[in-house]
Amino acid sequence: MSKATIYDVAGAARVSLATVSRAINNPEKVKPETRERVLKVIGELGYKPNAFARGLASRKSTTVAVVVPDMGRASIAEMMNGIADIARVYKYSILLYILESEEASEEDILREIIAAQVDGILYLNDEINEKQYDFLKTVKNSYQIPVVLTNTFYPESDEIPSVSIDYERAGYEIAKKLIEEGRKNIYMISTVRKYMVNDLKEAGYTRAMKEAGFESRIMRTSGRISINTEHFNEFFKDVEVDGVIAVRDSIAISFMNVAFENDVKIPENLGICGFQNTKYARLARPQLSCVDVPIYDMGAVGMRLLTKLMNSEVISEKVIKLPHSIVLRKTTL
Amino acid sequence: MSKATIYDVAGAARVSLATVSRAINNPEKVKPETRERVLKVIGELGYKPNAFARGLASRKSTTVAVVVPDMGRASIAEMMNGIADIARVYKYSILLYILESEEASEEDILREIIAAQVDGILYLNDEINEKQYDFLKTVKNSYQIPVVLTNTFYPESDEIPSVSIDYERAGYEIAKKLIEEGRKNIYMISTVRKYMVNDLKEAGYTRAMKEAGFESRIMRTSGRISINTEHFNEFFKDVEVDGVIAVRDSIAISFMNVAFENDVKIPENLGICGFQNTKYARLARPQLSCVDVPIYDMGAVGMRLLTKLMNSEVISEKVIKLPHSIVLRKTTL
DNA sequence: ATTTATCTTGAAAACTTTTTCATTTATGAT
DNA sequence: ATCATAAATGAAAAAGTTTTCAAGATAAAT
Repeated sequence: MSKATIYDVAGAARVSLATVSRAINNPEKVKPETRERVLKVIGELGYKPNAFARGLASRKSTTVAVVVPDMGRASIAEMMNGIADIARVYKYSILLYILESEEASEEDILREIIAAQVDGILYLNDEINEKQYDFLKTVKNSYQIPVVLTNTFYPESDEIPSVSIDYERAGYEIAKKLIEEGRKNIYMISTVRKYMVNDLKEAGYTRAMKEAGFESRIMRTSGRISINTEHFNEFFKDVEVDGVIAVRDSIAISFMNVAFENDVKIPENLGICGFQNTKYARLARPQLSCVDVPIYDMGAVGMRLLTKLMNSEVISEKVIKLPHSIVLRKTTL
Repeated sequence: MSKATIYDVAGAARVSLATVSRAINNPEKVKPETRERVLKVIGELGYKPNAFARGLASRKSTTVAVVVPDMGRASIAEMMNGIADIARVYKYSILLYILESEEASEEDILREIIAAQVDGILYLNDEINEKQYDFLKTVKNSYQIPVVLTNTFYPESDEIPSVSIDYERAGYEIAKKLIEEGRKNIYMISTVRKYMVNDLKEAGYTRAMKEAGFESRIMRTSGRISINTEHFNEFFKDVEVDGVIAVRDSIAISFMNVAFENDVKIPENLGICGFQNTKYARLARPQLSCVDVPIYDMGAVGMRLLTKLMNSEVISEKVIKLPHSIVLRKTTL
């Protein structure tokens, strides 16, 4: 059961290498009768073309690089599922690159990706800065490797296609919902670290508040639960608040837990909303209202877009916004 | 800035291809002076060896396949971080395969992996059956590709090395803890679907219960939150219970939520424990006691073990058990 | 100074495909 | 039947490395 090569297949099927190759890759170019014979031998021998030889000869890898900041984030992991499913139907393999490690610079990693001869790059990162964006552009232009951004986009530029949702509008809508419940002192809890998508959520929230004639107040917190708890506790001492929109579900829940410690009634006296609709949201008590972000779909659509690009198909939209929705549960009226 | 080949480097450095190759892969075999010159040119040209040509010629890929059932599970995603970090230090790339899709059988996927010429396979799956195990053995033996199992192991066999924790003992210890609190009617909530690791947790729990002279009772539930809720509600009507150990944190929290609906006091009248110590555990109110499983480390150690195997190093232990601990929070006394 | 051993290097083969180009075979039109 | 065209096939080149083998250069030993 050692590895059979194309020579073995050609020999057994009494045809040339070229014909075997064609039977696999351009079936229509070989006589049905011959093709069948070849395919039969392939089956018997359990032959699978050597991916390296194939890649070398064809200068295509049928491999895409997926680069992510940190697998630990629930949203990223779930996106991977969507990506993998679509990759499979289009027969692409996934080479995974996790940034974050101190061992290598992002630039090093991109070099590595280029050396790997991938056909395309899927970049999942909600935080993207100018340097990164420029580098991605270089990759795209100098090496002619298609790149697509998923769950983020770079403002004022559609040079690199992206798929995400309209976070600004989502922020607006969820704030609007809280306002319509008659709440006036609504805060947004965002992160200290700058994320593109969080900026958008903030912008939407701010727009809704302004429209209603309220002041917009943004509180910035770290992601760490322990620190948050302390932070939120002080907040309750100082501040009048009847609505909170957190930039992530987990932050919303952290906040809610502190609210309970401070004996505030949810949703009567405090409405809370999150972002993403992760499993956390349904596991919370009471269950969290939030904007639902189609994470799996985002991965799938991103990957699909990439396959089109790799196939040089013309694409109509370079920045795709997937529809989101607001799911109302028990932390709002 | 198009791709430079080894020819370009050889030309510019006025040496042969062989010398360039050696300068990269066997630096000690080339005169320091020459090596330096070659490396300098490599730097200038931004040369990176073509991974395909390299793989084809050397019959090594410096790539490992990691196969996972579903990225959505928090434990798996976190393991990936550990794997990626170690892979990077040993310069391996990660080819990711997600099972689960209906598109392809597991066997197809393994064939695909073989065609990809990976140097090793990391199999992350808490559920492994005989067929899968046999297939993995075939891969290992017929193709001489090292395989390591992570977060699972196959009983009574060390043919395929594995790293996990001693789930039996963990189950025993956590049950013991509840027993020592004076609880008598302790249930384990496990899954309907059979997972190897859950069997072990059950075994440990059962041992502790027997030792204390109590009856062990195992309740099986699906993973789905909505179904669980209903299921748990009925449970409360029928049954006397003062302790619960769930096989996953998320299940523990689901259960706790239903307990609150039924006005039971936690931890006074009901102690609850989970498994894994995911982010969920700290986000729960009250925070969940559970056994802490070193997920990241498991990935890292698994990958490290695989690198040793790929390098034909002798390894002392074929089944590695990482230490776990019990973290006591607010759902126990 | 000569021989032997050790370093250092280069030429060429090998790795396994895909693809181009030429040739043969079959098909259709006259 | 004959010619033109299309379809099917094979031979050989090409892809970019690593590796083997042999040769040349240097160092060590006599």
